[in-house]
Amino acid sequence: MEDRRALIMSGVRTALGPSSSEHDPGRHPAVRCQAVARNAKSGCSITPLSDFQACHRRSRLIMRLIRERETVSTNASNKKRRVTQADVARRAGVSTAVVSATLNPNSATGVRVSQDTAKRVRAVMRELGYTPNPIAQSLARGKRNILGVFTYESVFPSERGNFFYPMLRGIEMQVSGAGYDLLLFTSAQTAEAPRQIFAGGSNRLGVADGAILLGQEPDSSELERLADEGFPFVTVGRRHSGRVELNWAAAGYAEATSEIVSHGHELGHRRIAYVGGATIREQQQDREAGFRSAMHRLGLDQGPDCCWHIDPETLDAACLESILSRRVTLILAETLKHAERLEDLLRDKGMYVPQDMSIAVLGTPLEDTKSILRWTRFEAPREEMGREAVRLLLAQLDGRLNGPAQTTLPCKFIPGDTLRPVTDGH
Amino acid sequence: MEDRRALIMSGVRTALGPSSSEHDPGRHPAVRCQAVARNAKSGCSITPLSDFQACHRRSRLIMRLIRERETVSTNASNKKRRVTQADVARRAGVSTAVVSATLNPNSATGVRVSQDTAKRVRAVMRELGYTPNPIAQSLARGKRNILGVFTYESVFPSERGNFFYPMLRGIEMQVSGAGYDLLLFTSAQTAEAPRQIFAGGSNRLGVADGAILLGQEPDSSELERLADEGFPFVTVGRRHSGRVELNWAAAGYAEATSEIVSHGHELGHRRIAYVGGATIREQQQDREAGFRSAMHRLGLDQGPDCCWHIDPETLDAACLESILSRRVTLILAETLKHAERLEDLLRDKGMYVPQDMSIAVLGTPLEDTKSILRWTRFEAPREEMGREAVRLLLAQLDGRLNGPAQTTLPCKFIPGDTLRPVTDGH
DNA sequence: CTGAAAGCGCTTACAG
DNA sequence: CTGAAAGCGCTTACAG
Repeated sequence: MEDRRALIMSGVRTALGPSSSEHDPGRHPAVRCQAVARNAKSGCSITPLSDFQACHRRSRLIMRLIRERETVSTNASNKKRRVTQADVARRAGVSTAVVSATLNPNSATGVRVSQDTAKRVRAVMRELGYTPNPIAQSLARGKRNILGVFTYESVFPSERGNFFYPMLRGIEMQVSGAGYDLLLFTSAQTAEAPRQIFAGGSNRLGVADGAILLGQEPDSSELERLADEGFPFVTVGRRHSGRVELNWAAAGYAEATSEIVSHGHELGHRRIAYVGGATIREQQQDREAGFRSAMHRLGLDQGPDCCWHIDPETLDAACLESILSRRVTLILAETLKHAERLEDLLRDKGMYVPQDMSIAVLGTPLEDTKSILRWTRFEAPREEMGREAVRLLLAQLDGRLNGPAQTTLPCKFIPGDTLRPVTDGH
Repeated sequence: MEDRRALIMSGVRTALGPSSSEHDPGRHPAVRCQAVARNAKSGCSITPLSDFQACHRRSRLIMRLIRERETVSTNASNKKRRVTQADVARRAGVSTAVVSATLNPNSATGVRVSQDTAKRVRAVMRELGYTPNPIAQSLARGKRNILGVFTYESVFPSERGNFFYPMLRGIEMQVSGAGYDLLLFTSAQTAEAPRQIFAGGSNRLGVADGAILLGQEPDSSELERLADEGFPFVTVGRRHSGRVELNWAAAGYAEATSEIVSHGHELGHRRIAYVGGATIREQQQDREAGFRSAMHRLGLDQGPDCCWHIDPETLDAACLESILSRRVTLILAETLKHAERLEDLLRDKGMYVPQDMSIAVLGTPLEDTKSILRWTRFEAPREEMGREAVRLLLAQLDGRLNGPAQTTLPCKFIPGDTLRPVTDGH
């Protein structure tokens, strides 16, 4: 015992012992034919095989005969060939239809199997170690019971903290029990480049009944092509295409931003600025639209140039000056990075958050769990978005849904400490 | 624009617009037959169809004829039926073999397709929107290009901090580029009970070419049954079966524990205790074996009862007394919880870590990232274990590996602050 | 209740 | 270089 352990301990890489398992990679007729030929030569010929290599026509019959012999004579010692339904049927003295019906008693087929027969069939299945081939089932049924999850970036990107994690968790929660497995398309990876759905012409997504797409696509035309194919899919996050209607489960960034503006208004803020990144996708559009519509509703319109589009790294003192020159008292920062950058710049001028300036963040990062805590902000319902995406996809697959399905889920407001009331005049 | 946005904002659940996509769930002959019948009645009959419903024999031929008509006449307007290789072949005026060869130019088949033909075929594929059915490819090839990932618990368990995350990350890293997708078996979930591989007789793992198993199985007989079937799989973490040889990529808990004992010895510790949980699996066995073998090697043997097996919740003052009565100066705690519990009990006696007692933890939890920092400990190479498991599995699938493959990977020692030198006599 | 057979949509030797 | 056909391992109407 001690020795055995020591052996395992010492070797960093050990491959020991004789082969005990053998995988059957599904050989093809000709391959099998050769195996049979060898077999036949080694003594168990059941028909003249002198010119076996040439008798292409006859080989199939011979194969069948030999296969039947094999099934009877060598029980489980010859593990080369996969045990099929036909083997079970033969041995149980029934047709494959009965075996299939035993396996799927609830199927709508007319076949009813008697208790006794079913028992016998099940016994043979155990005896032969039969397991149905799910791939063949999928092909025959036209249904795979697989839901795809596609991400353009890595599914498990960083060391800790994964943007997709909450969504994946929601997806798993909702899909679990619905009888679907989850396929992550890792094969679509092309070296360093972002993944593509239609890499090399063939769409791997097709292994799944439908798919959920996470993360931002570099090229929105892929979504349109996917929709054109009639492949059912749902994106997590709103996506827009001028050409096709897309399905999504999104966060209500517009409403949430609107709400923060209202909140600021109640606290006395009248001059409010929006500072977002240079990249503008659906998400950013929604935030800004929510901002503008709330400003309009509250009669706080300040013309078109109350919104700044600039990445945090580029945000400089000049930029801050232009904001301050408008006598702004509340800044809505798209990201924590924007907020922190603004705070740094303000500090350089001797101004502090929230005493001299209120700032709210329009989201909650997943990575920086500590720094975000003090900020007034909202949080997207990431887990619920994953769940809802699954719901929409399953509804589509069930035929419960005809048109495009688009769900907007409310974000959660988190008061934080960086949005303070202002007295008139400030 | 503003209005449109407002519409999206207001509705929490909106399903709008007409149906634009249609999924073909692979209908069966009879179903299709009915659709065809309807079609035929609506004007495009090409053969007397008065008693169509009854002509079971004839229907198949008719179907074929109508189908061919469809393919020619209605281009893409009738999206009901999936575009197949046969459709492409027909329209391009070639055989399906040529289409297949165009798709797989590198296959070892004798078929060579001329440049021109290939071009024409590809054009037709685009025109018809053809995408190969990966399920059918899998069945025909006998290879799925899917690696399964099975966990007995949820793959994405807790809100934040996921025990499996680093392993999944390693798995994705290694599998990416190898041309495999990753299938998470979420369907195996049975309500609240732990998942089972052989739930309901059929083994869903079979959709994959092979699988990686994560987490502790409640029932080790499932592993043996899986091995009996000849299904290729690798566990992350050492697993032992008396009956079959298993494949695993494990952490070197024995070596790491051994190393900590040696380290303690160098710092002057002579009386060392091991405190582990009541549950003893391979992991715990390895730690304890490493402890015992190091103690033996260093001539520190203290008889059989220098190891305590007790869960942290049950660990009480009496237990601590029995440890202290042996004049122990260093305790190896299996988990952080053990260590913290011991520290609490020591504090009750006015003793402090590490001044009055050194403690090392035999692992690093993933959840409690802050509290663990000060402890002397080691860390399992979780990510590398995932990668190695994939390597072993792929090697098996390639046939590069015959026997069972067992890899032990070294843990990383982290000095921390809770293991201090002792002067003689202490 | 059961058998024979077609079909799911591909791939692949084999014969031209 | 290409076509006709078998096979992968199932499911499912249909005829007994």
